[in-house]
Amino acid sequence: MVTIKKIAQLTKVSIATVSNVLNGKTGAASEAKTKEIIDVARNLHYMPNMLAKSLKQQKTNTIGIITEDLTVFNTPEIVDGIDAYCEENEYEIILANMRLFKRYNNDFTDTPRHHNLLDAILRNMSARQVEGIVYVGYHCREIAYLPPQIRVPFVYAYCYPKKSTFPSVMYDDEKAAFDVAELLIHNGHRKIGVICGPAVSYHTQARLRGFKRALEEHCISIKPELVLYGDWERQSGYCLVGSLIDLGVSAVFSFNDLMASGIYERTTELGMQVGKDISLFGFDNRDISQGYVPALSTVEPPLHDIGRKCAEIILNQLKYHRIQKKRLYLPCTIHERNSVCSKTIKEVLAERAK
Amino acid sequence: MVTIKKIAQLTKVSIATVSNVLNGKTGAASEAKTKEIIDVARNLHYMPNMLAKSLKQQKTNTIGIITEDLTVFNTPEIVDGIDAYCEENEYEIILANMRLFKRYNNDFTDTPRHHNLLDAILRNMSARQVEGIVYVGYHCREIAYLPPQIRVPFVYAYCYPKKSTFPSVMYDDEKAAFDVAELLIHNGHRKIGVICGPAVSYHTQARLRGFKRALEEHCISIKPELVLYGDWERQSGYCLVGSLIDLGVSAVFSFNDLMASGIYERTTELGMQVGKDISLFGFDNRDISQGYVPALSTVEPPLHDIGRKCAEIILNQLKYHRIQKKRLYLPCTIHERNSVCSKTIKEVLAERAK
DNA sequence: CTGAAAGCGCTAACAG
DNA sequence: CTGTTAGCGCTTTCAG
Repeated sequence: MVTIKKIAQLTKVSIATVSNVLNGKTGAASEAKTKEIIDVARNLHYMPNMLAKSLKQQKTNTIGIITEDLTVFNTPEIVDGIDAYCEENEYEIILANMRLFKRYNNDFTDTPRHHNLLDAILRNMSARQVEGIVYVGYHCREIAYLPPQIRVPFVYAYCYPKKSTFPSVMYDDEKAAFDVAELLIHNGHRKIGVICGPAVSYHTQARLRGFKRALEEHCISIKPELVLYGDWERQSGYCLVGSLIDLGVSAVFSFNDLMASGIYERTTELGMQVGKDISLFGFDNRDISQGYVPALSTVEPPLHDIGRKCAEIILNQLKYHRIQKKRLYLPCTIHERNSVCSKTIKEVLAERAK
Repeated sequence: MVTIKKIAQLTKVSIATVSNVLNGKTGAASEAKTKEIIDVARNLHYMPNMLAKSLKQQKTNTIGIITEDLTVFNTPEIVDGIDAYCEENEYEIILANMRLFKRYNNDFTDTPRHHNLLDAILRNMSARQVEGIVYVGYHCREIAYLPPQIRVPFVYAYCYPKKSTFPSVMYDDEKAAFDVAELLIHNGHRKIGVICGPAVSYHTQARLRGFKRALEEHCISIKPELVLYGDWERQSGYCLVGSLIDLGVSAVFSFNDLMASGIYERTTELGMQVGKDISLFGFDNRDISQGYVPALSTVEPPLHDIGRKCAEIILNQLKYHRIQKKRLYLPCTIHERNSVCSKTIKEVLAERAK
């Protein structure tokens, strides 16, 4: 390994001078010496040792990312956003993946094992002197367990802490659902079915709030029987949509694209065409939502921006001591494709009667 | 920050003793002192500084992962595999994401910008004293640009270097395609259409090789007009399948699930049902392949295992100096679902004639 | 303009 | 059993 010491020997100056020259301090050495030092360093492929530098300067330019599960579809894009912001600001990233799905078969939320695992990761990152930590949840929910005696900026992405001692960045489920509902209403739909996720889910609750508010603002009464609860899986869309159709809805808002795919299947079986006989809206903008026939209108969560924002919060706190502890809600993007038709319920029923 | 120095002062021993005790060296101090030191350390939440430790020991227990694009669907699972293996062996991960797609709009392969970016990342990782590096491509292809003067184990995942100076881990495209073809043949199919990716693609070539070999082994002639070249996108499946149908194929092997989704669309338009009137096989096992109607039979690449294997190669070299420079091909898993029917071409044609 | 010296937090050889 | 010492590679006063 080539160090400044060796370069100092070769160029017959002190290590201090080499250090100064290599760090671009002007006037650290005569022009000739400066050139010589730089040349020798280049020829020997000198590479500064960040460990030593960081140790000395008490600064690592590194933040840690803890992902609950990197293989869950939304996580990579969030990590990508964090990474992008960090790169622009010359920060490095250490990654720790909890692999909660594979590890605990999706049955883990706030168990002792989860806590222990998290504690171990936290200790590790702390030992590696990260300057901040982003915790990336795999779905929005309240996290009861707070990191104990954390001494660096900590921010939650895609989930939020019980007490708002730490900031968190999510997206605006409520607003997105409100917008979808309005869009459906503007297209003439009055009887709109909803297939939610589980009732306990944060997403379900927030989206339902937005959805109901839109109906209220348009003086449309909300029928409880039109609000059904699935489990986010394809199958539940398939099973549940039938009763909505029986009740005569002209549009269905599925709270994710996966359940929407089940709806495509069921409607096809029933001889109905999405986008013609029934309108459909999804959520998530999964990469295949464009591949359905017809392409599914859906909501794209601002995953990349969530990541960027988290990194920004950390770095702001680090650089400018600008502290913020609030929950942030970033806006979603709505993609209108071909799964929504503008038909009133009357027209639909009339056609169905034929 | 609490250091061993402070603990040494408080417990009135030397830092060496504290270090020994905290590292579990038996007989480093009397039982009483040992207990006292451990207690004090715990109470003050002492956390060893890995920078100092690594600097001293010339060992970081860290490997670097360079991803071409973390948001491309197969990458996270590979990273997950690397991470899993590293965690089991107490190694940490530094992540650098090149973001090639977003950055260069997918027009970047082996450009000078790509090289410069890679060089910068490599220098950085080297400065951070990583002990090995995994380079994760976003699709299998030959990488012409080799990392210059790399001094640590380096392995390619999901791509391979021009000269085999470095090991690489991929999956066995050829074998997978062979198996799919055999499966189709066993189900009575004799006239099988293929929708490949671009002809220059490694995947296309390898899969085509496997496919043709299977047909040859079963003495089925290969008609060039049944082999069409798409561009991996949905649209090309949609556009190309028509001519295969016109030529009377009873099954189509689409070289990815995305193009298969276009085939679903087109066949539906033509009043044909996948899995009944025509058989279909995909590739990739994208998360939505189960969501098609009927569910798509497809090939799952061993992404997680590729990641694990890469980490294993690195750590083996590190620990046991077990060096290997070969290209490794891991086996894929075939998922038989409902998009394949067992019908001979005669039966299909007979039905179509009706 | 240049260098000596101290020290970041830790480990490890060696001496007592 | 315990402590002294040297030093990992680097930065940073401070003195010449």
